[in-house]
Amino acid sequence: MIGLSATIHDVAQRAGVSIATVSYVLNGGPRTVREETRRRVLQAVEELEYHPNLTARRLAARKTKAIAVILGLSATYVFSGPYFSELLLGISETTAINGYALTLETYRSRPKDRQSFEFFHRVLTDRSVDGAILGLVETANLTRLQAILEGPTRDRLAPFVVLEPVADDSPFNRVVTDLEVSIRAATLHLIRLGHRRIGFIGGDPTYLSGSLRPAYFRQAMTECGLPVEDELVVNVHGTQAGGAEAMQRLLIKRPTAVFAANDMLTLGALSAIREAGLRVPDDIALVGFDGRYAEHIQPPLTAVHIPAYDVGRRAAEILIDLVEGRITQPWKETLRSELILRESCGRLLNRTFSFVEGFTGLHGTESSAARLA
Amino acid sequence: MIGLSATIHDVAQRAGVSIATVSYVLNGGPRTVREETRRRVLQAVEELEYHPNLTARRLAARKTKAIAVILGLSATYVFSGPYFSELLLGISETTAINGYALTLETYRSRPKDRQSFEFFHRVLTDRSVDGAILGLVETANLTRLQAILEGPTRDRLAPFVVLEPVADDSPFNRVVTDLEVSIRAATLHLIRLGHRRIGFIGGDPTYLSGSLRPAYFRQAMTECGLPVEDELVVNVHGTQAGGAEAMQRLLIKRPTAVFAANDMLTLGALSAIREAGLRVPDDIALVGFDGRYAEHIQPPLTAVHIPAYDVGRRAAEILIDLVEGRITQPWKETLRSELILRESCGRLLNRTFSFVEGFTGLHGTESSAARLA
DNA sequence: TTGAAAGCGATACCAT
DNA sequence: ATGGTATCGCTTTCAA
Repeated sequence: MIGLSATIHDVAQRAGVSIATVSYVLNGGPRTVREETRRRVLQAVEELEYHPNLTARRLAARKTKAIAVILGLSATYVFSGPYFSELLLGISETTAINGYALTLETYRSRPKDRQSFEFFHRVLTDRSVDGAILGLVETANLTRLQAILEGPTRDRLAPFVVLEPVADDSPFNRVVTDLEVSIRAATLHLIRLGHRRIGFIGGDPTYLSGSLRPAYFRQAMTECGLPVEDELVVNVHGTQAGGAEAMQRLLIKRPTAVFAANDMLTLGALSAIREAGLRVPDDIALVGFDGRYAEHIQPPLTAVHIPAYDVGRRAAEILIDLVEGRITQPWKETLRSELILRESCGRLLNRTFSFVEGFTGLHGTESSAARLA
Repeated sequence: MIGLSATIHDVAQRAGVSIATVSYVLNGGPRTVREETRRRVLQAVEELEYHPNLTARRLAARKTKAIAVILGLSATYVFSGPYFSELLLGISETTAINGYALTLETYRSRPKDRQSFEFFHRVLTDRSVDGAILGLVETANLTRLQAILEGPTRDRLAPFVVLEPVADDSPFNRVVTDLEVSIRAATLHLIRLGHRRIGFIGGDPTYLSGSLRPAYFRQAMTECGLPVEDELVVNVHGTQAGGAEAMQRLLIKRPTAVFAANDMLTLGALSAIREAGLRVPDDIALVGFDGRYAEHIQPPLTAVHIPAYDVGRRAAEILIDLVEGRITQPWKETLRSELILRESCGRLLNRTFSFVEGFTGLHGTESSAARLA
């Protein structure tokens, strides 16, 4: 229980002014206050150890100066890898710089819980924040959100930025990375090293990224005139356990290389390979997604690096710009990812391979790879 | 900008009742409402797509159903390791289960920012949350907080739980782990393996844990009758960079083993050893603190494991109990840590070594170690 | 069983 | 330059 503390009335009384004056002094405007009065008010504030009630302030001001991060998967999943920590870091530094509070809403998909759509929807409508960043939104929920955005009650929803790879012509504000490019590059890298039977471990396809990443992979293979064996493309729960399970299945078919579509899947795949008594890259090549550990594990992993910090930072910046009316919806942004070559594909390279303009396919890869060799 | 949405008045009008009735229906009490009336209200809610304004509700109810996590070091540091992700996971699942919102406050120590004490103090006084969990509090700030807790304005501060190893007779609510025990065990483990010149890398001594961990180490050495060379005990910024720097310094003195006092320090120490062209454990033994990666890196690390998830969970549970008046301050809790034996000390063990009652020092270690061999 | 109205603690408009 | 007061959207007491 919090005890009684001074209110704006107490301060006003002690300083012998009205509460309006106190408010103006404390907010530095919009009205200007005589210096002498100002000092009396500030002294009263000091003596009473007055701290404005943020809730009252939010109600009166009709804005909260807070944003929410809403993650649609259970927190257990969300925090299991370094990706979301970095994302959160980018978001939290940005909100701090701009004077916004940050609330964290994670959805637990236990039986007794609300439907996940209600979960998103509540945060977007209860006015506890000025806007939100939505991550890990199932495609079905994106569809429902889109329907609202295209309907008449659109602006009863707080503005929000999604971190899912929604279409360019959708009504969402969006921040993503160019995984189409880097997944293609990684695939071409494997092909160039001589691999033809390549396995792909994708995440949960109820999410857009779960369905798009394998598609990007297939596309790259097809582009090079290589067939894709359906049994070599698997989708599992995007966790370490999922990655291990998927790899066990793949090992039966014995591809010469495997590509895992996120950081935790990669770790899981690696441990399954080890448990099967195989070695990377001698027995099987592995390309993954990169967490901060990629260079510490054995062997150092060739992996796609997602600039999670920047994704978070930009999402927050865009959201705040939206909230404060500096930009208008829908706003789309795509950041660059990169493939970092280490040792898990049988090469001893450790260089960064950036996707600059002009890199468009096998041809580009060949020259880049040549440059690295 | 959020558009106009229905308020409780709109609902009341449409249902032909007073706002009080609407409120009681929505909150399921404390007053009971006739079933027929209830249904009319719920229908109006449905038709108007009414969502209560959380800010107004908080102001009127004089409680926010929200708690804050306040971390006293810059977010960059905080999220650089897996420790705080897990901590946050434990906290967020607990708040979700109990219907509390979670806000995340991270202090950025840039020149223009508030003093860090003001930062803590503001959150504890602005009534935006019902309580807070404080981590990474500098000892100087703990002292100032303690002064308030022991003074007359104590209950103008929201209740809070600290994650620092404050004394048992201090007025704080506290959740920590028994690092005195596990640091001792790790030290004894090294001694038992024959090491005598052991280095210790501690973190920033402006934090209690930065000063206590080296002290626990020294104590364990002394207990075994071993001298501690002062140059072998160093304190650095508790990051990966700090760990590397410390290890470089230590390598000049060439201890046969090194103990690093947190997860990031451990990684940094490891990379410095590598860069010096040395190998673990052949050239130098390493004991560290354990992140989720400890088993994936090479060699798998013998390390102290802190149950970060449980620390977070218990801190949140205790805080909520405090807020809801089920327990009274000060409340202290100490969770168990454990030493996990892997390969970085020159053994091929990979067993868990729990600190159960009866384990009290070298004698216990000897029998346990014997059991493991 | 329900309504009217008094807060909650601020912001900001309308006066003077 | 300042005071008075309506208002924000709820919860809850007091009456009926």
